[in-house]
Amino acid sequence: MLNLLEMEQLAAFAECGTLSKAAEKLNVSQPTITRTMQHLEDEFGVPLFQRTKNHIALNETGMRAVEHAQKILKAAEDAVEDVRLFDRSLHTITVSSCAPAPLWHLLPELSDAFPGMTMSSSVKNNAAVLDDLRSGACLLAVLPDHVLSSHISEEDYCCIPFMKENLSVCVPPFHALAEYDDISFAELNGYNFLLGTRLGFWDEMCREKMPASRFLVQTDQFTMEEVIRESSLPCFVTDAVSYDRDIYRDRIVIPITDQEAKIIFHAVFDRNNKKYADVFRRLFRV
Amino acid sequence: MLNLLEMEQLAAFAECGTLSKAAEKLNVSQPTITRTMQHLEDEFGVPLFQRTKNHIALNETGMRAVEHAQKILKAAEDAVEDVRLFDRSLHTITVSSCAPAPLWHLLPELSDAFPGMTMSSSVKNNAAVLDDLRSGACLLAVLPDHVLSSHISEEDYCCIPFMKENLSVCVPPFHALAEYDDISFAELNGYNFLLGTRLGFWDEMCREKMPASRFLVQTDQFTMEEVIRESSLPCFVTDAVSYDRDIYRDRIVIPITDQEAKIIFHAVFDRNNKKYADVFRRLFRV
DNA sequence: ATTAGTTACGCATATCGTAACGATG
DNA sequence: CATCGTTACGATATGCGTAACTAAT
Repeated sequence: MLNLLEMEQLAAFAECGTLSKAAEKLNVSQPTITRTMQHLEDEFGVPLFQRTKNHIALNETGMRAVEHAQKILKAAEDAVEDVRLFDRSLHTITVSSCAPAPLWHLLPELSDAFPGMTMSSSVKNNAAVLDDLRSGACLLAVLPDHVLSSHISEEDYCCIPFMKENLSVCVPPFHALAEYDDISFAELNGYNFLLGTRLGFWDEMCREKMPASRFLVQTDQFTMEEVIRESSLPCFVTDAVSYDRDIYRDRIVIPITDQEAKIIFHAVFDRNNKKYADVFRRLFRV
Repeated sequence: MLNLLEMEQLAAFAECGTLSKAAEKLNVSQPTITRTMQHLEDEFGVPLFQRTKNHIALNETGMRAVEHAQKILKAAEDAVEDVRLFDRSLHTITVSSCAPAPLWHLLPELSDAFPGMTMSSSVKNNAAVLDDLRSGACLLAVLPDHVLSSHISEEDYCCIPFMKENLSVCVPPFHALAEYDDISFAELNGYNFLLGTRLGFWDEMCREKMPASRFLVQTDQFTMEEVIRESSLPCFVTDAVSYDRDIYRDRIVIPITDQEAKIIFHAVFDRNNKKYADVFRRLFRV
């Protein structure tokens, strides 16, 4: 029977052109390669090389054998890779969320519900979350109400509302906006805002609703908080974070009136997933 | 690195269900299989089995690994098979002919032209010969003139006429047909004939041209000759065999007048075959 | 008591590297 | 004479089978 180590040496020889180079590449002695090539000819039962006294090269048949060797080696590598990933998937709950806040609730609950399993979560925009759900890249998706009806079939997927989040702007008392009791995106459009990163669909929505505004993106949380404290630039908060935190103490929170600022997050998962559908249903108390 | 022998043992275990059965199947001791399964788990780096004290079974990951193992094993087997066939093809001139007679001329000439190579020839009906030519199953095809124009593109294939064969019927002197100087298929239609086997397109043609006739097929050459000698049943001969052979000495040969009985055989081969096209052209003196 | 799987031990063989050799440009 | 491939030889490692052990039915 063929031998993957020998296949590898054959492929290396094809790549390097001489036995010595191949030996060096694979950190074995050169006679080892000689022997392997002889053995391979035995295995295949046909000549694979053109030999002269001090030269050896693949013949036409040999090249054909090399192609097979490469294919088989790749299959073997892929097999290990795939089996490892599969094993990992058996011990991992993957969640793709359109916003960060739902994960703060969800991940601890999932950890309790699936003791011993790894949680793997990511925050993406709605389209990317939908892709993950459809491709199976995530077991559980978190999506806002307004994308469900248009993009998710109730037949295939179970959608359970489990959390609300309402967006507000947050300004210092002396700011021009501070006098509003509530406000709309239309009225906010044109102001510039501080904005965090990894906000999922919020990022996209803000840019759509306030196209005239500029968003001053802060990638570092500490920097963000310092700038909020020390500047009068408006920023966003939601009721998913505590308003009374230190940094917001001196600011005024103004709810946004648009429907799009009042999000109901849904947990979405494959109805037919035998392993998880029931547990998810129980988890969300339905 | 994975090992094909171990893959084979894994596949055998999957098939047999117990280590002992797998060991028996592969003619190795049972501890060998135990060790291999342990080693495989090391290789993959993840658990592949559910073990109790005296039972072992594949887990979900293990089944996945088995699928890969089977795929890889098949690829390895196919590789050897393919490389051997390829090597053989390098040393074999394959000819598919629509009739036996052209081969009598062709094969000796090819043997001379390609010393050291093996000749592999077969006689098939026209459609099968065309298939062989198109699929590359033969390097050289022998086909009658009338199929060329309709089925062969001059752009891709080189067609060279190299031999004629004319069909006659052959009857004893006292037979009803013996008075004809020549004769047509229409006139022959309804008579029953002795017929050999492996006649290529001749067989098909006879049955088409003389649908009312019955053909008494003789698979054995010796039997055929005895029946010709001892019966008055008509049979066929062509000018490619010597009429004056012993068995025909007492019979009368009547040429068939139809155009379809006067065949011009063409050698047909791939114009773009770098290795053989030129030699074939020279061989047929074009 | 039989069947299944794992572990331990010792031997046979396979495999590798070093060294010596032969050929070529 | 430097490079490349092959052959020979000895050390080591690998892999196998036998046998002994444990657990379960």
